[in-house]
Amino acid sequence: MPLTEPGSYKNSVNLPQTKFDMRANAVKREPEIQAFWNQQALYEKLAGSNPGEPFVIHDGPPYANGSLHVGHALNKILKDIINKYQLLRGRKVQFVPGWDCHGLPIELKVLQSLKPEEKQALTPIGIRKKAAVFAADTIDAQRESFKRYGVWADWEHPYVTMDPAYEAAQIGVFGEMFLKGYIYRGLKPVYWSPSSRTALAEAELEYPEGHTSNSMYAAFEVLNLSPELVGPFDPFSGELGVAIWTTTPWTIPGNLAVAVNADLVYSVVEVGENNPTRFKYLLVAKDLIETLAEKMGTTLESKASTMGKLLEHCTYRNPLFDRTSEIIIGGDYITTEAGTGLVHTAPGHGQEDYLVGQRYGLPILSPVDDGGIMTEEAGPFAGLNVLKDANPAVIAAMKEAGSLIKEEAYQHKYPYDWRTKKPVIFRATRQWFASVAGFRDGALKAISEVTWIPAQGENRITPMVAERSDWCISRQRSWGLPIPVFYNEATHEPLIDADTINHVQAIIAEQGADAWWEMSVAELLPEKYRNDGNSYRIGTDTMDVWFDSGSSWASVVKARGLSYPADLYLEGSDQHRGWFQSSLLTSVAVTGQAPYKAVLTHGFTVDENGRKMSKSEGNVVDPAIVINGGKNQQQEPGYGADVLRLWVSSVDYSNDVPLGRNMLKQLNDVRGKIRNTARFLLGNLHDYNPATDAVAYSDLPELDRYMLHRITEVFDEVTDAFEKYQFFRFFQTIQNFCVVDLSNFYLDIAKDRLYISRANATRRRSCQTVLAVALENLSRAIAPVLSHLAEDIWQFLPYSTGVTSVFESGWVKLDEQWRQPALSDKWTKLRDLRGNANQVLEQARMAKMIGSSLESKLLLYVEDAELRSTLEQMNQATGNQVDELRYLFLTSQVELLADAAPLAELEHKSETIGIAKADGCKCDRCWNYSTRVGLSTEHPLLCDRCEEAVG
RNA sequence: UGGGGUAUGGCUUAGUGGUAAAGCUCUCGGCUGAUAACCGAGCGAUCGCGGGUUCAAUUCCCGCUACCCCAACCA
Repeated sequence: MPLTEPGSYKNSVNLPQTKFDMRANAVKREPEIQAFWNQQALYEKLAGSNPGEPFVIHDGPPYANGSLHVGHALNKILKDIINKYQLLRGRKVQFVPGWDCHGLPIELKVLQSLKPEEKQALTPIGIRKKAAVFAADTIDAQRESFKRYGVWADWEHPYVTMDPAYEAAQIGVFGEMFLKGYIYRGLKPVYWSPSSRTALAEAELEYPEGHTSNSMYAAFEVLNLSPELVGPFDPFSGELGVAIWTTTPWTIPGNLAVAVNADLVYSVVEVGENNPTRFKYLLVAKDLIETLAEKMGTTLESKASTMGKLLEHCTYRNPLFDRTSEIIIGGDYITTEAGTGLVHTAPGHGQEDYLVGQRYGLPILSPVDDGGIMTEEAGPFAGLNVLKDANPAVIAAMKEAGSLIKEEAYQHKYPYDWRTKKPVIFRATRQWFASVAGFRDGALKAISEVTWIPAQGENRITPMVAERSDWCISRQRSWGLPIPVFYNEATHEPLIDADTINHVQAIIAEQGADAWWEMSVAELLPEKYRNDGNSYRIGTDTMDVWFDSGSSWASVVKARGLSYPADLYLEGSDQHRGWFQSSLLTSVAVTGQAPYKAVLTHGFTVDENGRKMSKSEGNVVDPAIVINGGKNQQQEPGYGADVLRLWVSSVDYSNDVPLGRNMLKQLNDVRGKIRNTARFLLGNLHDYNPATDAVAYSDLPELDRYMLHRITEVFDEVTDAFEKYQFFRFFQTIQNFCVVDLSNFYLDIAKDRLYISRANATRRRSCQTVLAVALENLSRAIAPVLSHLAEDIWQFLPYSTGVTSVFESGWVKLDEQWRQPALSDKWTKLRDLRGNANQVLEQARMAKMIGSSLESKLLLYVEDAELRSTLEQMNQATGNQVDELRYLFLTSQVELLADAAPLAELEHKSETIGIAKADGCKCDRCWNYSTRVGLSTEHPLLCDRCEEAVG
């Protein structure tokens, strides 16, 4: 019974079969895949049993405060991509995630949550208990977020800086530094935050726009001139004042000198009308006379001049305190860019002032208390707040003394406490310091031995370390690791040595740092000091949190037996001044080497317009919403972690990394394209078993061998991209491979082979052989980035691979014999020709002459003899049913022309290609046109090819 | 204020001293045996702005602008 009903042969075609879903359905599917990984304990298994060397990225600890933002996601996903790549390459990856727990922000949050009366009753230990709970809760929440990103790590055993073992190791780092003489106690001006009542590190400051200071020009009466100037300046005696300028009038009580630049020229000027001061003459830098006259609204007539160095040892009187001080020589920091060229110097309130004061043996006067209130030493100003009423009071007093020249609002950058957002002051207090000077050379040498990626990182951190001053490591807060020091009650001398440190370290190792506040002094002291006739109290300072995280190379990398130095530190570029530096300094101080072999940095996330993300701009992207979707699922669909991860791979993170809705949508499309390509491959392998059906390389058609060559090119490129941490190259290459090489070219051609041939035909099996290679390697290659998709694909492979997870399958597998550059040359030409043919086919299609390209016959004239010969070989009646022009062009017939003349008669054509209607009728099964359709009595609707395949 | 970095079509990335490349997006068309998929074609960039060097500059030099990061003792 002949089949004459069109469509009857649909069931005889080998269509793709797979249960692998076209849609990612990531919100639901990803957690299932993660559960599978957990259940298989894959990370633990591979980290333990992989054959290669250990590989350690040492995690920079995020602060256990608040929820994760997209910057956290960028950082941790980058680490995970590298770790997974190394796992696939067979390395024993050991990734211990960390959290930074101590510090003011958490302490403030705890305090803010309390009622006033509760605050009153709170002891240090009370704050600590609450802060620890807060940090632990935050860690739990952040850990769940990181896990949802698909990040692999030893999540059950993270490092947390409040862990007793961590704290004890940190005490060990401190102790070794102390015993090497790198830790000292000093009275120095430090950044002091009255609002937090603590000293701050440079890394804890910010310089917001728009700070306005109440600046003041003032004059101090000159008393005695230096010997060199007695003669020349005598005429001005008794009527001369030195003009100074300050943006912080409240520091006048601390004034102990006026500094000049030895190499500048200074002039005595006579003040004209409207003189606001009681001085007829003022001393000012020559270059600033005009500026000052303008500000004063008067004339200043130069009467005499001198070099700055001759001014040294002139004396003047502080008008507010009746104190006599000297003019001294400062340094190059004194310029004529602003002010008067004579610098008010208060060694207790400024870094330069302190240094120059040391040279002249000046005392350190800092009549300000912890809260920023003037002390008794400030005489009439006692009780005033330096950031509020002290400035106007000083200015008023100066005015009354006839010393005020001018008061002026001055806008400049001024340091603020980055947590309380309040201004800080410079104030001398007793603090503990790490002497960077003691190991600076070693640090610089260590820096030069580290691999910095990108290389500019070295240029960045080198001057920071070369120029930084000693590191103030003490803080006057409760939530931190104590500085393990005792003070003699009678003499106030500190007590600290190897014995006290070891004793305290042992206690903390067992009971945690709370013991410092909970145990008696006697218990905390080692035996030999308990009854030595003195009585001691504990120090209440805690350590700078940068010392906490900076010690992690010891408390984590070394303590857990990971490879030290670590293979890689990977953080945002801001950490050049933060963690990279604090880790380096402590490590060099103790061990003499850097804690890392390489440092990789990434930029900051910005929005799609390149602007910084900020809540007030409303351009913040929340990673949780990217994954699970927002309230409005239309506008903010849940893309899953893979799209977030794909984003990380797609951008050049050495720069700013943009992210926004539009990008996410496009990235989702890319993920979809990769997924669907994989789905097609899976579907067409449903009846394929590589063990029995694979075709030997030597038996493969040339097209397939070309494709295998192309696969070596693609995956070489991808491998190189991972090796060089240039993941955007992976992204571009994989996308291009899926779209251009597979979908548009090889797979489009493959359909005829896969669907139409007999199931076991060589032209079908050879194609499947290539598909399986492509699919398995695609899964491996995307696994570090699109981890969930890769695993999803692997689980749907229709044949046994011998491993349960893609992550156990190793990195991409390429056979050396596949590399055939000559094939690439030839097939690149053929693909170009195919592109030309498509353009002409499109002409015919637009004109409605054809719909499907199979409705046409392609006429082709090629001038190039070599190529023409190639094409002739590919257009024989006895071809291998693969390397044939009709299949390359997806037309039913191809006719090679001896010359271009016949093309002239055709309606749709180019110089060398023309389109005609295909000969014969459409075969109901393969949809190709053929003159053989209708010749079979049994299958009148089929062409000869299909008749054979069906029969 | 100083230092560093970046600036190529709507998006992400290539690239070169000689009239700019890929993928995605978008538009139009086809297919209906990858179908909320697939195929084809097309639109689309004065390579941030202004100078200079050169026969020729997106690519080299200078200046400017914008954005990002860092630094800073402006007493």
